[in-house]
Amino acid sequence: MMSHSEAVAAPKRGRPGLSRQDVLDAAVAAFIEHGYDATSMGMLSSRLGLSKAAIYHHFPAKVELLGAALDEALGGLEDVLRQEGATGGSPESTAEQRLAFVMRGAVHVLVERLPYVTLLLRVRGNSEVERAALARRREFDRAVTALVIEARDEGSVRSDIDPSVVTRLLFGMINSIVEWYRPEGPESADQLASDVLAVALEGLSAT
Amino acid sequence: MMSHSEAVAAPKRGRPGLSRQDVLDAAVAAFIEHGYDATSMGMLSSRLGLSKAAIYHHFPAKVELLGAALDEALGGLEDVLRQEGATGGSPESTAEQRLAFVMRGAVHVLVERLPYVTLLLRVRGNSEVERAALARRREFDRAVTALVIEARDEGSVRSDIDPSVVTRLLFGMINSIVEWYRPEGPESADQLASDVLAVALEGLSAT
DNA sequence: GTCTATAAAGAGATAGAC
DNA sequence: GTCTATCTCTTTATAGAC
Repeated sequence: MMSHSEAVAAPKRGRPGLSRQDVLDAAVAAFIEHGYDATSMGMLSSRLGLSKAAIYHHFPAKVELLGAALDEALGGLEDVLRQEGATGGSPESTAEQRLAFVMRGAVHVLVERLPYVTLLLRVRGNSEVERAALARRREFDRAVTALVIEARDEGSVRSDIDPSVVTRLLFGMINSIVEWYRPEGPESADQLASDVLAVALEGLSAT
Repeated sequence: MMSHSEAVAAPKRGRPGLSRQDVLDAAVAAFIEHGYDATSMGMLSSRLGLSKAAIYHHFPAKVELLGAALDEALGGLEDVLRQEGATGGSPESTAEQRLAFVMRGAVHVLVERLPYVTLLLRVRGNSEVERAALARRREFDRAVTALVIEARDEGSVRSDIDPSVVTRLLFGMINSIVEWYRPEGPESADQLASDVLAVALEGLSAT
């Protein structure tokens, strides 16, 4: 979980100093509220109770805050694809099972890293950092589409609709969770993941 | 469709002047690319080949450009709810039919007013104009949720998942279309609407 | 690790000529 | 209907003291 080898981690004792993580979390919250570009270093410094200059001690530039946040989100999603349930570790697994595993995993990442993924989903490619993030996201989508094609060839996913349209609608539904899900609400991540899988696979018509 | 009573409409003949609509369309395209806040009047003037000052002849403030665009999107969606297919004009109609009508109508509005709706879906409430738009959007959502509840009570929509979660997932799927649909592509709006209805109602599992 | 002060550029908007 | 010029405020980032 620690992205640096050197110990920049905990707030030094006896000092009012904020940790790198404190700064990042406040920045991500502000980026979500106002958008990355519309968030000024001045707004961040007010929220943190620090001067603007102090923020530059933790991150060398505004864009590095965005980069760190996007990396958190993308790392989580890419990890899902690397897990056994997604790669077909047990040779008996069907593509449908692997697809369901990835969907469920994506919902969990989305909920557990909600602010980071929220930010990721708003990126439009207006800087190098954003374009790099979009490229990684496209790679994730490509892998899921491949899984949908496998499941269709296997006969478990409907074949009357283009697999990439299916993938996009599927993840459109999953990704939209960031717009309304709040962890403190009544629904757990597991319950939410089950609801999403049920609606996506069986539809919302009564059986 | 015309929001002013006086004729500010067509580009005056014999003048290089751009119409209000030309300016709005360029602005909306820029807002989508870079985000509203990150789009400067200078960027707009470059794209239009006009000076910054000239833009203020067409719109008195930057925020009015946003307001006009959001109104286009919201008006389209609200119109769907007012049509007979949505209100249950023929007394024989079921809630399921009315819900399907609204879904299909929403997809059409989304495709036909793609840039405006795209902008609407990115609004976060950071100004009075944005908060007013969000309020109208919430009212639309409320009406659809009511329709989902009716359909559930009627027995046509599954009752094991909370109606507002169903509505959110449903419109999460529909709204995500703005992220990838391009009118010049192979799929017509009608075909797209049918695909969305099929996936949403029947799910993506093979029957 | 945080501060004040400041530099240099760009923002939204207006005045007034043509 | 569009221009140039300008006002005032805010932006990201840096320098250097403590």
